[in-house]
Amino acid sequence: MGDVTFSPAVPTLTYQRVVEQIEQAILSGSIKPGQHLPSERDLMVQFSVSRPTIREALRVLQSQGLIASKPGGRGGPQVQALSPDSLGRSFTNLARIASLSLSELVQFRIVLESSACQLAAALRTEEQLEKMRDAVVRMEAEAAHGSDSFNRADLDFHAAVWDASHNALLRICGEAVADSILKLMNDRMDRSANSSTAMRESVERDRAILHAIEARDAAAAGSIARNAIAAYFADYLDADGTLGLQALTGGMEHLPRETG
Amino acid sequence: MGDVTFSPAVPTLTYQRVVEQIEQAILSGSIKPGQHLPSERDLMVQFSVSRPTIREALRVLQSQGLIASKPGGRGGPQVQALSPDSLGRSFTNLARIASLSLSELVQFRIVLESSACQLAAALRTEEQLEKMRDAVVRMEAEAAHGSDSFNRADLDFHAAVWDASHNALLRICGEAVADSILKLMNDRMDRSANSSTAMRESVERDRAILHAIEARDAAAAGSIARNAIAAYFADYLDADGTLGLQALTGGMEHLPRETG
DNA sequence: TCTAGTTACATGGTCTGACCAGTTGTGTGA
DNA sequence: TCACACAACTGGTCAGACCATGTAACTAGA
Repeated sequence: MGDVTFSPAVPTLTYQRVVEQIEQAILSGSIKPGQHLPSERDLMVQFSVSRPTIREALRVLQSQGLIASKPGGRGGPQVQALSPDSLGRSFTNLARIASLSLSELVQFRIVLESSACQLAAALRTEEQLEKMRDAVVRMEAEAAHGSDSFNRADLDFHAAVWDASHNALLRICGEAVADSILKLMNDRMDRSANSSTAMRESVERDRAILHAIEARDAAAAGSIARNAIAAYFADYLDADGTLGLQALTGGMEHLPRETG
Repeated sequence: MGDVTFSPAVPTLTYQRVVEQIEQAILSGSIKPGQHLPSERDLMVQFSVSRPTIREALRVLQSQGLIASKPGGRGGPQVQALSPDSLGRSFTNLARIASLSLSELVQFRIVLESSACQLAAALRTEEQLEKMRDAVVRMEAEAAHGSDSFNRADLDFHAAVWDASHNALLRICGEAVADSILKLMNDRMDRSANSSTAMRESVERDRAILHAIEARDAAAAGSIARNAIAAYFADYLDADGTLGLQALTGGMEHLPRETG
């Protein structure tokens, strides 16, 4: 017998073919972010299908974050710039539907964020370092004022660290999972208010990470971030989480070994 | 002035409201995977909207992997069991549209997979260990035969490791990014054939990881996995990738320091 | 009685045509 | 020159219809 294999002859849905063609055009770079696709009425003649079919295809692409539509004169479907939104939604959906434990999410975040700190220690530029310093200073200054501007400074610091890791994927996933954790905690209604002591601890933690990154001490940066997140979310880590935490450390330093 | 704040009165799209309600019902667990939603014609009276609107909403949910529709008598929209497909698609889309370098993907995979090995070393059960042993034995046996069954055994080994890490999110993301890397390599047409030497190296690597996990030596397991992946994809790692690799190691062992 | 074939119905997939509500560009008025 | 109104788009929604398909019930034959 020959080597030919047949692929299943699945009846291919019309709207799906439209999705594939447009997807291909976007992903291959034929149409760049910001550019407009033809209007629905134009697409419907180009594809020789009806408008509902076109619209269903556009909805799919839209839910994947590839395009967005605006009405009006110069409106129409527009290719979107990259946005990690759909990845974030996927994470959150996964977390909820797969009943991922909050512990798993926190553990995952520990892995990502400590890795980012390690990478940042090795790859940071002076400019990125400056941004971190600036953010830490602002955190100290704002700690007395509202939690709003304080949080913004905190986020800026983290953004600078992600930036310095020189790995966009790490950053996107890290932010998505952090977002997901926040959402799930909100669902549980146990939003921890930003007490002034919590703010002080945050500043301390970030400053320690900053110093480690400044000193290019990857091991320390990773370890500090790991322990800081673990401590912050200690209430949400289950037995596997705390146990696994010890495994994730290089194997040496200041790790509370509360699990007997 | 009071503390009241107003949220922007964005015109809320009809189909979006339908999506939200159904999404809520699924994510909250009111409708469990496998159960059927009402038919499109039923939904259209329940929501008091037209059928195209219902269909657009269902398309969105479908593209998120939450539901699937089948025609026929007992067909209709059915809530899907969890599948990491949409996450995988998001990864691949992200990688292509954000022009993530293959280097970043590989680095990300190194982070995830080595962490999984570390966790597995700490949390593995005897049963999971047995699966790994079995997979390694099968890899040795199949190495002479086709690459097909060999690859399957290899995948089984990895699956066992992910399993032993006791973190489903880690597993899902790891597999998604591995998949993404394969797709992108295919795009570049440089699919590396499974030479017999490559197979032997894979067996060696997996056996080394297995032994480390057996010995509950988390540091070694992580380090071996890290270096193995780095070596395998060495051609795809750029300067940042190789440099960052050193930072990711605990800081001690057998790491080729080729970057001056 | 049991099985095989047929029929009927409900389902999703698609199409046609229409109307509404915004946005934008343009032209006309002051 | 500027402000306003109008016309021409856009997407969003609706109504009703037809088709192909898959399930289930029913019926005719064994």
